[in-house]
Amino acid sequence: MSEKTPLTMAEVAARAGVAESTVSRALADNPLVAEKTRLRIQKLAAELGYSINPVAQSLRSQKTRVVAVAVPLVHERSQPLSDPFMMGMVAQLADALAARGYSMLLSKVPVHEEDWIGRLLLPGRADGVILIGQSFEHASINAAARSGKAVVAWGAQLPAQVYASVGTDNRLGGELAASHLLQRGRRRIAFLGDERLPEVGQRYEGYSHALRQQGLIPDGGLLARTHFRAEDALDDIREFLSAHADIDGIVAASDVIANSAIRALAESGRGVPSDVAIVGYDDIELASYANPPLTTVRQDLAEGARLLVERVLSGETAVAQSVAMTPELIVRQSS
Amino acid sequence: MSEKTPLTMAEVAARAGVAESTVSRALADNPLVAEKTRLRIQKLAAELGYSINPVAQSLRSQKTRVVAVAVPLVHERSQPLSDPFMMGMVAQLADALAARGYSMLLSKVPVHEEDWIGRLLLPGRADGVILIGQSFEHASINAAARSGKAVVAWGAQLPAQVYASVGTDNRLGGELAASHLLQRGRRRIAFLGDERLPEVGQRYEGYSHALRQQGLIPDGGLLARTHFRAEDALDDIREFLSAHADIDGIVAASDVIANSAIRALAESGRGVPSDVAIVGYDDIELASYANPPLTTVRQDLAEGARLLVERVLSGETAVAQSVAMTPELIVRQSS
DNA sequence: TTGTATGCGTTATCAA
DNA sequence: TTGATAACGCATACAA
Repeated sequence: MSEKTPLTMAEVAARAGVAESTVSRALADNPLVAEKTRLRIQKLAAELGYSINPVAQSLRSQKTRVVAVAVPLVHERSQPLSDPFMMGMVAQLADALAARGYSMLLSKVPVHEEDWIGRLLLPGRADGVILIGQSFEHASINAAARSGKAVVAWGAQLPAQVYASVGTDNRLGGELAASHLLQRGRRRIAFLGDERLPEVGQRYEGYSHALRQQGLIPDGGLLARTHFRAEDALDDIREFLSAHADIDGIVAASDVIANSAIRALAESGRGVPSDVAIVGYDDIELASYANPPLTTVRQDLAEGARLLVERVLSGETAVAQSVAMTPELIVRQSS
Repeated sequence: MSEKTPLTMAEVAARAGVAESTVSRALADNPLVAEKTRLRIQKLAAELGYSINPVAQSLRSQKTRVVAVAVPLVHERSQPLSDPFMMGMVAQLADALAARGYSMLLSKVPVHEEDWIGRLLLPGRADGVILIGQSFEHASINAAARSGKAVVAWGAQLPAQVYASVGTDNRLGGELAASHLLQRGRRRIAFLGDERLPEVGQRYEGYSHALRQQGLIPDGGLLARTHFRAEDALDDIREFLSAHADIDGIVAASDVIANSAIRALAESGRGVPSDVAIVGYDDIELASYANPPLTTVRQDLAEGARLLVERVLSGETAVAQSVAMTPELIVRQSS
């Protein structure tokens, strides 16, 4: 209850009757210090409720034990931090970092600012950076990686990539989604998403590939560049649907987009999956409790977060460490 | 592209031909330093791409410019960090803190650990703590506040409270929800949520009050203690519905719960709102794109985040600074 | 108005 | 095996 002035290592040393350096070594489990002394000091520190001041430790060791998690924001209408997928990823990263004794510095970075990655890695800010998504910033991430920064990204592996990326095989994911709809007998299948984004582009490729496998020719007119935010996507989809009343299937670049599609279809009196079958992407929580529950392509975010953290902390951030996990089709009632 | 050794203030001082202290003052806009000198140094620092090492600054000033945002976790099945409401709040807090030049240290805290609040405020960790929700920890938050910690919480104002809380008027919110359903002619209205949690308890009071105003007697049997997680809630609600087939309205303690209710009702062949009208709580993004879109009680999280940050940074964290914002009923198609 | 000197709490180097 | 000391990069009291 009372305001106690914070303990310093010096005070612990005084109480223990040893030098400060001995306390430092004892608490770091340094084998130089005698087992007996070490245990005695650790016990005392615990009793006193002492713990090392992280700021002083960081200044001295030049390590922060902090990892910056950054969500690149291209502009107002891009996928915001509050996007369910982003948030799911943030939560998983928070867990994975905590498991290794690291803290998470969460920032939205306006990528139009110069050297936005470097700023996150200022000495004393963070030991590494995890980017959620490459957005349109492949070049600047590469530049940061070349200058020796510990940067990894969730996303696609791209041509001429220098940094490590962790993600799922988006091409396969797109193919799984489209093949599933084809098997369900759908033939006029639209793709909803901005294919200029690396991951979405690869999903679109997979989608196109699946169509061609069936002897169908992908129709560019069935590609709708929707925004990522639910409301914006809804507007985009309404417009698209009014111009393409004949579609019977949808591959969406995210579950959020898929859900907006369900809603737009409902507004226009079309049933899901009776009139139009839909496959989403991500398998966020929303997917399972959408109405109808969404068939979707699952990405294992917990594993992805673990791999990202492992790489950024070990410094193994070269492109060779990239991973493309295998996505999984989860069939529910929307198809 | 090349690995440049990080600049220090000493090097900037050398290049500027002044003492380190002058650089320090210039960058801090300290009026002691001549306008001309100040501008010259600031310009030089910008050109060199220098910025202050936060760790050293923190050690020296004993301020971290970090605020810990903590999500109390009671047990496995309590509202997790990935909960949409939690994440929405986290996103708003990230913005509000960034606007004041602060970073956010995000942690899930297992509240069964002793002195969990104190640990977050260790010297060098954070200058203050914002708790998202009081959970069942009212007493320990009070204890921390009494010992002079800068602690504020999102949530309800409770009896014998010492710390400042910011939230909405939950009693009014519950009343708005129930009154709305009553106006729609519903009479058998269930309440879904764990009323032992402070905020939910107050919403339940408001709900009960509204029923009594209409001459109805709140039926304890219509209170279902559901979990917060969508899947768990779904199980709870299925069970509840099978025992209470006659309800015609639902007030849910969160939009997530409301959405699970929509799903459970759909499974049992009941329509929303035709058979059962539903009102959610929070107005998370999910609410607007649920099927049908949810009528709900909106809490202004952006404003709430701003108020929380303002209080924790100014140190005005006494209970007198508590705020209960006015919630707003958003009518959509679920009622 | 600017410069000098000291210390924030820790860890690493060196000496004992 | 332990202790004394210097340094990490910055901000401030004090001197000039």
